[in-house]
Amino acid sequence: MKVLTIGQLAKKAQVNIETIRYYERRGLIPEPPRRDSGYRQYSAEHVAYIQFIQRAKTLGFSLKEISELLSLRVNPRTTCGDVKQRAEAKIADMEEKIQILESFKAALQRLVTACRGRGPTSECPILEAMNSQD
Amino acid sequence: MKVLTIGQLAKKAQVNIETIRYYERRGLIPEPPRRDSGYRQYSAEHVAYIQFIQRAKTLGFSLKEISELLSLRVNPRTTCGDVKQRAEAKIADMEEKIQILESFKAALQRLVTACRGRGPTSECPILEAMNSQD
DNA sequence: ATAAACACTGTACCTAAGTACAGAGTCAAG
DNA sequence: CTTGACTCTGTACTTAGGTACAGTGTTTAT
Repeated sequence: MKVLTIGQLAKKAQVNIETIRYYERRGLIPEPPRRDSGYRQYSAEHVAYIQFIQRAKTLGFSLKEISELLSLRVNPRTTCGDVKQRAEAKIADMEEKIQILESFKAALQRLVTACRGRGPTSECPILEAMNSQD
Repeated sequence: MKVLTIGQLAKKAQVNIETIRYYERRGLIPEPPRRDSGYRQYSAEHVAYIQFIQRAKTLGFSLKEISELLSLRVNPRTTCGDVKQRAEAKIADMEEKIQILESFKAALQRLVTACRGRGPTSECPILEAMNSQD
């Protein structure tokens, strides 16, 4: 398995080198092994970590929440029931976000449709479209 | 239509008073009328604005993006085609977010299912679950 | 075997999005 | 008609999430 320097990882995952070291400090990604010189040695797994973090960020999760997501696992220190409960809470969070996104999307679609219409639309069609739904 | 003071609006929309003034300064919400004393007079519409902003924030939209969403409308200054194009771009954004959320959710669901399993799960089941999908 | 390109640590700086006063004026309940 | 709770503006502070050096050591391509 090929190893990557921090610079190569940064390029692959499209982030700043400093961001990687920052995530490491925050405990978001596992500390990679080092060579004798102290240089970090990353693997493909780390690319996946960084990409996961970036995606989760675009969805509005904070680094703290992302860290919780990443640490969800069944191991000798956590009971299965506990993990299950936390995971289900996260699933519920995500479902709520999906719901809101769907309603925003529907509002925008109504706006696009209304576009074929004549004159100017109201003060704030998005808000109006939102209200006409929930 | 009942008017609200800034304090009442803050309570209804569950935000800090300063946040409301901040949004006004940023041009995210329309400037409300004032009484002679200078006190702001809000209406129900403003509650909707604030709530929209809060929801959009939880979905990872920046205030700049939210401002773009709020200003999407057909009026004498914008051509219909322009609005349509911008709205469709936003719809695509939202669809992408929904996709990612669905994949995260599926990963968590696989974790919950695996929970009925025996021993400890792997280093990072979420990542693994993500990879086993895309 | 040496220069250019990297990496290391530590500390300082930056941006977005608030949040908190200070000092002064306003409202409303008793 | 006053007093406690609000509100106003303006400016300063805070927190999260990076980003940028400075000074020093390491690789690697020639």
